[in-house]
Amino acid sequence: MNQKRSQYITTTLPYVNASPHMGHALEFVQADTLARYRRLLGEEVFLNMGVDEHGQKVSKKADEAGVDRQEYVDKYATEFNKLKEALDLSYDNFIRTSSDPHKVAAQEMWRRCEATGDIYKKKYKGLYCVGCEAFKVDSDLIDGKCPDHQVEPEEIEEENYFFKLSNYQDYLIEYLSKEESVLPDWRREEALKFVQSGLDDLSISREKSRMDWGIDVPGDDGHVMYVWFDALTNYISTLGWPEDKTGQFERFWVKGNTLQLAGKDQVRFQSIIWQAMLKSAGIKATDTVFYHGFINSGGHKMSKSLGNTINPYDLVARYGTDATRYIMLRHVHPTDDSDLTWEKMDEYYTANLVNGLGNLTARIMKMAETHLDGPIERPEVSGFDSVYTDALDRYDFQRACDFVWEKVGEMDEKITETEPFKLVKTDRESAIKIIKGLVHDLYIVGRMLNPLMPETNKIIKQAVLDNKKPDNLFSRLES
RNA sequence: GUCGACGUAGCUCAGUUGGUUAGAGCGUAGCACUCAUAAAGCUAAGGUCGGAGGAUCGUUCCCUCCCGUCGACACCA
Repeated sequence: MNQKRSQYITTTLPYVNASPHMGHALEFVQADTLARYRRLLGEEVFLNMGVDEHGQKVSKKADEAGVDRQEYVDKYATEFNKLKEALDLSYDNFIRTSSDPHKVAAQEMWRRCEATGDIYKKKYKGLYCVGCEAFKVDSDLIDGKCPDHQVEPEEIEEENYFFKLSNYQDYLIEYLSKEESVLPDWRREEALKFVQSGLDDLSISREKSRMDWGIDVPGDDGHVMYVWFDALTNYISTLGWPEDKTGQFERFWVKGNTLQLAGKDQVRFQSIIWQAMLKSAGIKATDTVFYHGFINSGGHKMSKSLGNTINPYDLVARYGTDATRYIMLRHVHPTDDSDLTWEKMDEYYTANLVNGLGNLTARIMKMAETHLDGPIERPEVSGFDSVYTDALDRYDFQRACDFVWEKVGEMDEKITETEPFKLVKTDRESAIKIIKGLVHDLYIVGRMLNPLMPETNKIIKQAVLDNKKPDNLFSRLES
């Protein structure tokens, strides 16, 4: 029996205390592209996205706004879910940490680690800022004061549960020594160095008297889980773990290849804490965590005070869904920080999409519609150029796009060189042959766009099959 | 502070296991064409490869120092 390879892909759950930003959009588009690519290769794929909804910041904001916490997170979940349409995301499940099945899973995760002997209770002394209603660490403070409230936090003591992260130093060194465990490689080396320098145990609960918007600690209704057990467990709860009625956990997590995408600030959480939790619970480690960079604008971090924020919905409104995906994939570095401004994005859009791909499609299909008797035979193609697949296998979205646009350039050159629109008047047969070749090549280009720009992929392939020039793929920007 | 990475055309970047004229895309200028979304094609201008020293027959690519930018150094989702 020929078993299909199973590929699990997940993004990191955004915390719902703010609207979706470019970093989320980048991660979602990367994940979706990889999922579509794997499906295209005939693999069975599960793509997970969702939202992290518990914790201090959310409960505080909801309380301040005077709304019910669940209502508050419902609103944000809806907003994040809207990205599905805006960015044409093909996820298989949208997991919410406030959902009942997820809560059950988080509690089971806790019980498993407890059974292993990795969870214990200990008095925790911490600096507590009353204004923030939160514990602070030294690095949060400026001159010993809370920067937000200008007061010195008081030292208070509460009992917390702890996770024996320190038990997993050797294991994590072994895990992080595997080449594919963390990408890019230099982040893996940083993580390795960090683990080698020693690990402290981790506070994993909060007393309900201070914070109760979370999942109950099993067997102790005085505490809720802190973010680790709550949020990280989503990666498997989304697959139906622990009951696994559908067998998806077994198929995708246990037997499949697992890939997580995350921002560069997530290394400690995804590649260290989460991996130790999995080990403690007796569950397979994540095969690969891929970390992307951040997007800046005009040389600065995006911030409201600088007025340089760009949000994903604005991009979609100006350029459309596929063009937004294109910008994310080709003009944002897969792993390093990148800089985007409206000026640059307008340039990318006009040069490569309007004048490039869009115009090429128009000129070829116009000739085909005018001069061919009917559609060309559906191209018999199997497989992809290795430059393209190698690039996507390496998560090098830029290189994959470069390859497609090299083809676009070659076709434009070929039209100028062979002039089929002129040749058709003197040597119709040769001209038709050239046009058919161009239409065929256009189909190949369209096919490669499948994971990158799914809608454009469909339009181009359909135009070829109908032998009909489609409406302009990308409309010119009003200037 | 410690450790690490990076600094190449106006912009974004690629590259060289050291060897005659350093590459791409975009942008700019000129030429020319008309199938196409006043698009595409051709040509050109533009770089002391961050700075200074060193090793070498010779380096943008090796070594040292300096300047600049960035990242890691745990409870930031």
